[in-house]
Amino acid sequence: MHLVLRRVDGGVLATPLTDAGTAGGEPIRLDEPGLPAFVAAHDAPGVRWVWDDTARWYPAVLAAGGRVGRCVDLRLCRRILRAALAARGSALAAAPADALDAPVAEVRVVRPTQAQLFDDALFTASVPDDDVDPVAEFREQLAAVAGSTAPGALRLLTTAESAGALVAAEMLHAGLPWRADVHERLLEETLGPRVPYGVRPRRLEEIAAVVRERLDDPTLNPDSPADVLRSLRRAGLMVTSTRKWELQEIEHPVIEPLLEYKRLARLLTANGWTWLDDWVRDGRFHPKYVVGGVVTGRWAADGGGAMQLPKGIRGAVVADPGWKLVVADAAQLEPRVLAAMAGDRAMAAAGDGRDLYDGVVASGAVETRQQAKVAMLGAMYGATQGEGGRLVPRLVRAFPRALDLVERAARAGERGEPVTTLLGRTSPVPEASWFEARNQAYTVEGTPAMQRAVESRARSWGRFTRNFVVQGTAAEWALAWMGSLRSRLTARFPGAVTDGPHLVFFVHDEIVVHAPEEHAEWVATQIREAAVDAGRLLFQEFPVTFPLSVAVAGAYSEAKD
DNA sequence: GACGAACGCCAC
DNA sequence: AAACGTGGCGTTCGTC
Repeated sequence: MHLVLRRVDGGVLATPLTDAGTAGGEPIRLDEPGLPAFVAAHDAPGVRWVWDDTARWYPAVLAAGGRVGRCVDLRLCRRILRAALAARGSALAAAPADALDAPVAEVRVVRPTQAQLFDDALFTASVPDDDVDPVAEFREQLAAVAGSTAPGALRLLTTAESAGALVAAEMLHAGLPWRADVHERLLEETLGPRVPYGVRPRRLEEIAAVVRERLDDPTLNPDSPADVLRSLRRAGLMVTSTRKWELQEIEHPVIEPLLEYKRLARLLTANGWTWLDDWVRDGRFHPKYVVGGVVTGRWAADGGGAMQLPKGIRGAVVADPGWKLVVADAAQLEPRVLAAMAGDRAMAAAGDGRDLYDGVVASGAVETRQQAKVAMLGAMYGATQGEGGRLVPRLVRAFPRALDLVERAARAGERGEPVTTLLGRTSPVPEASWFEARNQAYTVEGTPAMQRAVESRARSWGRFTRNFVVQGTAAEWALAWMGSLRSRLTARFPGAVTDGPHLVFFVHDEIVVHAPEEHAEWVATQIREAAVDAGRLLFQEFPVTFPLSVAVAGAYSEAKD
């Protein structure tokens, strides 16, 4: 049973459809303010809410203390299906672009004034009618999946993506527990007392003075890379940039204070007082997750830099009194995913019940764990030089099936062909100029320089497609992991999201659940079982394991990497 | 003054 | 940890 929601004539129309997409009853009209109550009355295990965009419908339900079990996010599913190689013959793929293909309308987070809080009309009047008919769109999507060459995989992918949309909305709603006082203490201890924006904090000023003195450059602006580079070269240092790794190679009294300056300046600009003012309210950091925001299907975050939360400030992420954070991350997720999707039993066995890189060493392919890691990352990223480049051939001998999979993905990309993840998310192809340049380079007008440039671009695109299949399938595993966990948590705690254990953070292969202390161990078990679910959902009985490190902690920083 | 490229660092 | 994938974001600096 589906309930399709659409905004029309200043209200909401809910159209019941059967699972096959045929009419399932009389459409129901309701007012926008009545939506949360309607959802609460009609949500049930067999019900799937169909809407154009989870971010446009679900927040109001959550704000009212409600939630839904399942949904279809038409915008996200449309994007997947229109691009999918497996559904390329569908009417959906051939349809002209419409409002659902446009970038998501800017969702402005406006803090209402006290007066506006009591003015219901302000909210109801501001919601425009929907341009797209969601019933027709949903039917086209059903047909695209059913008529595809991989209906099972696409059904799983679109279901997982939609579940991800619910998780993202719920995490935005709940927020990540954030102790501003802890954060402020860290800033004061590191930078000195708070200063207004634009003023250099005391500690930074002191280090800047040391840097200027040691370079004998009293007017140096340490925040200007160009200025610093000029000054370093004037001091006789042979550097080409002011990057950290390059400076680290150099012996000079200025290097240590300069690196310290850069470290503190980064803290100030990225996660200083301004960040705290902008992003933390009422003890919560509310990052907006963008489901499928990365071309591979990974999530992105919009604002606040949630996906790059520096390790150094995770001490400010503290569970509420009586609550705990359950922090879990999947160990060596991408190589395990690669082993499974390639059906490489030797590589899967290397990771069975242990650190996968240790297993690679045990296989005799390389000598040290560090080598195993460098070689594996090199294989997935397309390393050709350095240690990675040298070690990859050893993996080819030890794990030919897995390495063949990424190699074939790279070759396809170099030819300009799309590649797909396990569940069928399909990579984009290069833009027209890529093909034009390639064709031109091999005509009579082509020069060796043009050919070199074209081949370089081809290899670059091959590295992208090589990584796409692994990173994208790992993202699918993570979606399945979170989806299963969400089901498990809601089954036992069906009330408002924040009343029971709930997801508060996600970064590619890591999740954090905020849970009442007495349920934390139960949650840890659910997270582990959800990982098993995800492995089965994607790879059935293939003998691959997805071990997690799971910690129950008071603060995020207490969980070991 | 607005805008965007370049730079550099953070995360996975 | 160089190059070898995916991103976000803040600052500086040049151009219009």
